[in-house]
Amino acid sequence: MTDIYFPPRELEVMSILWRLGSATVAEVREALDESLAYTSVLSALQTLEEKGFVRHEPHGRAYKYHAVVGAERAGSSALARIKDAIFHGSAERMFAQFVSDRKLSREELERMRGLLADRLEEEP
Amino acid sequence: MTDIYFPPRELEVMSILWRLGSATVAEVREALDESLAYTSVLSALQTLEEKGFVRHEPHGRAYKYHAVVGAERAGSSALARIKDAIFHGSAERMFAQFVSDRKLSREELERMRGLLADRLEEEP
DNA sequence: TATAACCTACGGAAGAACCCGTAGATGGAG
DNA sequence: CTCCATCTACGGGTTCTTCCGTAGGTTATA
Repeated sequence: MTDIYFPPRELEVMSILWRLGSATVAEVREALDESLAYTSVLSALQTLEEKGFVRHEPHGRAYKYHAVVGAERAGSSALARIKDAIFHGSAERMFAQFVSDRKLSREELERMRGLLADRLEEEP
Repeated sequence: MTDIYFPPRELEVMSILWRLGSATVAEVREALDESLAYTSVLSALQTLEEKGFVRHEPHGRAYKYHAVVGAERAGSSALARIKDAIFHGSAERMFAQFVSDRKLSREELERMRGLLADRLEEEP
């Protein structure tokens, strides 16, 4: 329910943690697009931990960090924010923009159709 | 193409401009959730203008501000960022999260199905 | 004309975000 | 044991974001 929001760099770090499951500072640093100083990555992880989005436990000699907030929750929060702010609160409008993406393949579109059909089944 | 990004407050202001088409400082201020000082709203608009997202022209005694970047472009940029960072680049995964929203009505879902069908027609 | 109401420009304070260097601890190689 | 590599803690500098007060101009009104 609570609104989650990640500034650009922190989002990138969270993204890596979600993808890898857990990672050391060095691993996050490795996975980063731009090359940052080791301590910069450490700082990012520490502020994320301070905010309660990340935790760590010892792993060998180093710490292993992992997200404690799920990607799903962050995702639905972000989608809701975009829907409200950019698409006037209209899920339809947002969806229209979404499917207008030319890079979507026929296969993806068909699988999305399947998901939508399933979802409609559940709806009373 | 270029990546657009709005920090929270600026996004809220952009949202108002997109919704109203154009607005004076006073009107933006009025439309804001929290009540800010007049000059705070002015500042936000000025930095947005500095970044090139907004322009103004005289309107009566005051300035009228309007967005020069479309909501669609901001939307697709935001959706792309979320897709990459949170859903591992998977449009499908993002879509699944999107339609899992319990607040979607049957009508909305059906219209989305229609949009998707249209989109599939275009696809070769 | 004087006054009040409104507007913008400007500057700056305070906090958040971002980045990194140094210090100090620890483990492994020689 | 000594040296080097690796890791964290800490602190600080820089920029961005957010917020607002003051100054000064213009318009309506008494």
